[in-house]
Amino acid sequence: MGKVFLFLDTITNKVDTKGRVSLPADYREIVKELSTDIVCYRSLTAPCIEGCTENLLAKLASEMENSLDFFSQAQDNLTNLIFGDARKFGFDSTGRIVLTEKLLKHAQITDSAVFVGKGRKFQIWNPENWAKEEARIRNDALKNRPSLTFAKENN
Amino acid sequence: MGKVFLFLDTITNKVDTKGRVSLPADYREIVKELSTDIVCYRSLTAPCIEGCTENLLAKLASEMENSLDFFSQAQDNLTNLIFGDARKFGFDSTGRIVLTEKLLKHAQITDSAVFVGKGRKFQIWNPENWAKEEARIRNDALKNRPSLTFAKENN
DNA sequence: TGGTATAACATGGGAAAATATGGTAATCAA
DNA sequence: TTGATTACCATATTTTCCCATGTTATACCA
Repeated sequence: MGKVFLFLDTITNKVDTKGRVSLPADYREIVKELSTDIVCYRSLTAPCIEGCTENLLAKLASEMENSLDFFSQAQDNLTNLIFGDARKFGFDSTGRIVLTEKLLKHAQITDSAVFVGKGRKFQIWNPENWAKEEARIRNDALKNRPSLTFAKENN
Repeated sequence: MGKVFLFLDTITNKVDTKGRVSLPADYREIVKELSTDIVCYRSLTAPCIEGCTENLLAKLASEMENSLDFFSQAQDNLTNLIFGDARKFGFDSTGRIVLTEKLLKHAQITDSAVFVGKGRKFQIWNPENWAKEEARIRNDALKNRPSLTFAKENN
């Protein structure tokens, strides 16, 4: 198997008045190795920002082209939702990206942001919101261990 | 994987009295990198302008040649409509295209236009119309999360 | 093991470049 | 010539880039 790239760990960084925040060094390493870019968009299901590589999004675009026809309504809605919200975020020589007002507002982020690894994707949270979310997830996991295990191995 | 080209994000630009509007810089970058042109036509299904690269239309034309039975007669008619309606739009040194009266009228655009990325394609909307459309799509997505989730995780 | 040197990283601020947009001049067709 | 279209210039704003500094993590040596 080739080299493995996963967004891991949970890292808190400061957000300055320009919306700038350091992308964790490990994440930058993935971007460089894969010669891709980071893409971020508003999570559909949670008050957080979601990110992945542009490669992953391109893969999604290709699959949608192959599985749905050129004029389908379903494809129309999906592409608007996903690609219309997503945006590339290149980082400068010091490793920072500039988050947009739209994203910051959706995640209720002001002066501090938490990066949470999710494997192929990652999320960016307001610290307080993440603390609550993590507690909730851990609690659920204890109650539903079988289904959680199944879901985690299934990819 | 080679370099990736996707129309992303949602960007609002002004339209002046001549119909001039700046093509978002990221979109121009795609055109330059692929040495192609932007093609626009009236959307068949929504009150908006639809755009893509000339390359993509060429691909569509090729697919029709190579797999005649792949496309139904109905879709064949639709592609005729698109090719008949589509026109190339080159941008000037400052990055602006000039939208035609026909397109502007179809999309009810007057002094402001919203570019919405759709991956291989993009759309141009009247701002108010787009706000409504986006709300509708997001609402639908939340109701139909299973199919959306499947598409997003399926790679 | 403890301490120090070194490197990597995060962060604040300002300079430089890119972008959007209004206006004017040149070009072309009728 | 006249109206329309296209190309070009000017400027304000936004975004990006780069330098400087403080902080944290890592490596090295006594």
